[in-house]
Amino acid sequence: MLDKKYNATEKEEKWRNYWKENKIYEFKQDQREIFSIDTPPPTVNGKIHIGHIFSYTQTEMIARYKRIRGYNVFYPFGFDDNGLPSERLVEKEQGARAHEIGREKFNKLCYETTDKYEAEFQELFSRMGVSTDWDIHYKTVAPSTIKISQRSFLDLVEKGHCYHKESPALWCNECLTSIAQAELETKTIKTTFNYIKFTVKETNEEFIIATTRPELLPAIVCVFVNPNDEKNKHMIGKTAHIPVLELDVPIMSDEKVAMDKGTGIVMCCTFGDQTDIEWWKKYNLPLKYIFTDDGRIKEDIPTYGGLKIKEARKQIIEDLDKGGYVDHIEDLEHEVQTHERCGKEVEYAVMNQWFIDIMNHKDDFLKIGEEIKWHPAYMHNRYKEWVENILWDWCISRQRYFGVPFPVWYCKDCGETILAKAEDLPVNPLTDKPSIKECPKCHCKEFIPDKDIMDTWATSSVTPLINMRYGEKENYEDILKPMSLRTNASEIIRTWDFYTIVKSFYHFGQMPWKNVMISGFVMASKGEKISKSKGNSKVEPIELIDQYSADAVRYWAGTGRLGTDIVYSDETLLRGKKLINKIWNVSKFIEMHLQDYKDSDTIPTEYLDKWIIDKYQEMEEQYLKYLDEYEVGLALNSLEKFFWNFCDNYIEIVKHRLYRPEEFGDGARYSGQRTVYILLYKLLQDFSIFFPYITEEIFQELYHTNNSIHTTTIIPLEYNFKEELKEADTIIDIISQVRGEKTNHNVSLKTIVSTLELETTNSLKEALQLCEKDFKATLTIKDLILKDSKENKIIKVELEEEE
RNA sequence: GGGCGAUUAGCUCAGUUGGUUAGAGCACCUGCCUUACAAGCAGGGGGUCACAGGUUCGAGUCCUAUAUCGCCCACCA
Repeated sequence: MLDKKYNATEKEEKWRNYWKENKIYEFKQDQREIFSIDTPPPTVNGKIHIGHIFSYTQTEMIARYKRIRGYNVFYPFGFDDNGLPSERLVEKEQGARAHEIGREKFNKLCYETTDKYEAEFQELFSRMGVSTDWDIHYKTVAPSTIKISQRSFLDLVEKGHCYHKESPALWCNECLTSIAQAELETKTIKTTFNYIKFTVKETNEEFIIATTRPELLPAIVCVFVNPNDEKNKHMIGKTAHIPVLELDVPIMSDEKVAMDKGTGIVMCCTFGDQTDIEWWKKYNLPLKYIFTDDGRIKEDIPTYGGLKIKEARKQIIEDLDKGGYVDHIEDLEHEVQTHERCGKEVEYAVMNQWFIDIMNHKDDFLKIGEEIKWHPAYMHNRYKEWVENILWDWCISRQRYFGVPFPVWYCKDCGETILAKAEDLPVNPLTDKPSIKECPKCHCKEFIPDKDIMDTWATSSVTPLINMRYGEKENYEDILKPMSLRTNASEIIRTWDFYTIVKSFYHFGQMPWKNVMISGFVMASKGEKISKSKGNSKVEPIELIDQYSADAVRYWAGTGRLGTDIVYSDETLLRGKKLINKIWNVSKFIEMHLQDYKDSDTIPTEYLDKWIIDKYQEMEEQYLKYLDEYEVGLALNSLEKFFWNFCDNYIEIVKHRLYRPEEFGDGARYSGQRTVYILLYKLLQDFSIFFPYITEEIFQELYHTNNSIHTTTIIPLEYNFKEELKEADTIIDIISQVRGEKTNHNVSLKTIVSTLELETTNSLKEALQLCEKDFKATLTIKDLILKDSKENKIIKVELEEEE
């Protein structure tokens, strides 16, 4: 028998262990069709917050849904412990920078720290009831993963989609690494717009250039004006003289110069921004690179060498001002590109790096974007817009320590690139040697290892390859090309989704997955996103589970529409808790009345039994439709609505029959038993994707089975009662109105109705005769008088006086 | 500045091809200890559907403009 009260903490632990011991979620290949899910490996950088719980749980519900619809679900979990986030975590915990700790010791600390957090993550996700097969989980820095990342890299190099080149790259002088366009974050800062006086050397004419970055004056390589600029075009072809630094540079023209910005005259430096790089390439301008890697002016620059960038800015302004070269200074608020990991403004550096070709295949990436089904559909626009506007190839070199190394050496003499052999992977060029003894070009016997590691996304973008064990002897390549579903939030469409598509296209010429499901964000309150920097995530997932139960937290995570932000709310959790409690109580009630129930395939005979079954079938159709569209929240909404109707209306009706067979007859009672037996079974299955714990407890107890509910399959009901039920809703409405009458008279609902007089149509009269006993018992009616009419109407409700 | 989305009751949210009187939970008010459940049951009050126009017999729903919020991008002259 079910306990009087449901103890969530105890039962959830019990079933978690049961699922684990009985390998309920184990992936084994069999006859069933496979549904595979590529779920985001969470970044191991400290804490799982409520936002993770929200999106992972929604994905998890889809896994459960597909499983209970009869699919063989392939749902592995991963941890992204690779790269900068892990390094930052270790640096924070150690209170020291990576280079101070030393490469070897630092890497060891990274492994230890990420292991520690991953164990915590796994515990938390397990408690949430995540039905992944933990035996196939992966880490992005495990040797097996490194092997696959390196194999992917070598394949791309071989196919000519990945190249090594000296090129300007975005550089973070805080993290001391190059970064990708996708890692940028814009920030609004206050700065000054400095109007500086230059002169035309040939004519001594004065002109003004406005700049926010005067420290770049030593890096100036030319000055541009628009060829259509009537005011300034006479200067084209002459020479500009830069004050204080006493440099001369040519004045050139380019259409891209905006005549209405600043003074319409632009200085081109190597490099201040992207346009500088474009012009540098387009006009073959000289390179004057003036910054050091750690954000200072190079020593060989006179006067300003050694200063930090911002110090130099101040100093140059002072010096210009002294010479009378500053026309005026305006305050300005503008947006700058910063590195999303540390928030510092980025610079450009010129160095040898590995790039993956993006620009030559944009059309292919767009085409794949069209082929994939996005849920919700409008999320496709995000992808499309990003791909259309991307300007650079993808730089995957990072000058960091913890991550996937490039399986590459360079010949010491001629610089020839030596790639590792596929069979030698995984390779660490710092400790391993190339398989060849000498350079095939110059016969030099010394090699320099590539010290860089790969961009985090270079590794994350191979999650489908990790899942299919790409290139391994035993693999799932045939069943996971493509995978069924990728899930993530909208902010990483441009990184994770895009780069995964890039890789899949280059390796296999096809989409990595058929569907993408995009979840919304969790807001702290309306219009305020939860973010680590704000520290406004008021609630800890583990505390919520303790307080409300995992099933209730899942209820919260399962509400709302796909792709739509939701606000964290205690009320929603409480609502979930009440719903769960109601499921428990009604199950207890049903259990009580099924003690003597013998199963059969009889069709329920009673009118109102047919009514509730029909209502269920209507709901089930919706429920399945929503879940087929990945709309978890809408499915839950329909289910919940039906369930309360089932409890508050149907159970109130059927209870009399169940309690008093002597009055209603065994046949009528059996029809009721059969109805609740069928519907509770169905409801438990439907609820099981949201509430895996309590449904398991009730299912195994009530249906006397040792099988998990999570291994059953939903088979839609195929009764067809609709034609018989035309007046059923009217009857339920009358019941509701008569109850209302009782309440309005401030009496208990069990108060006897001495007379109920109704005007009825023939059709309602017939229907009422079919369920007369139920109807009278539900409302405790002594005398029911029906009068023929063309309309249905309540004429009189007479209540018996209470003692 | 551009793209996408949101704006519905005091709060959190539904409202899927335009169609009676706009729904739910929480909160509030009134009853009811009813042989599953008081964490419940039956009722009630509360909404110019952000704002302004338009299309239509009919608009929360479609179109245009505005405002606010969120995500993404552009903007260092």
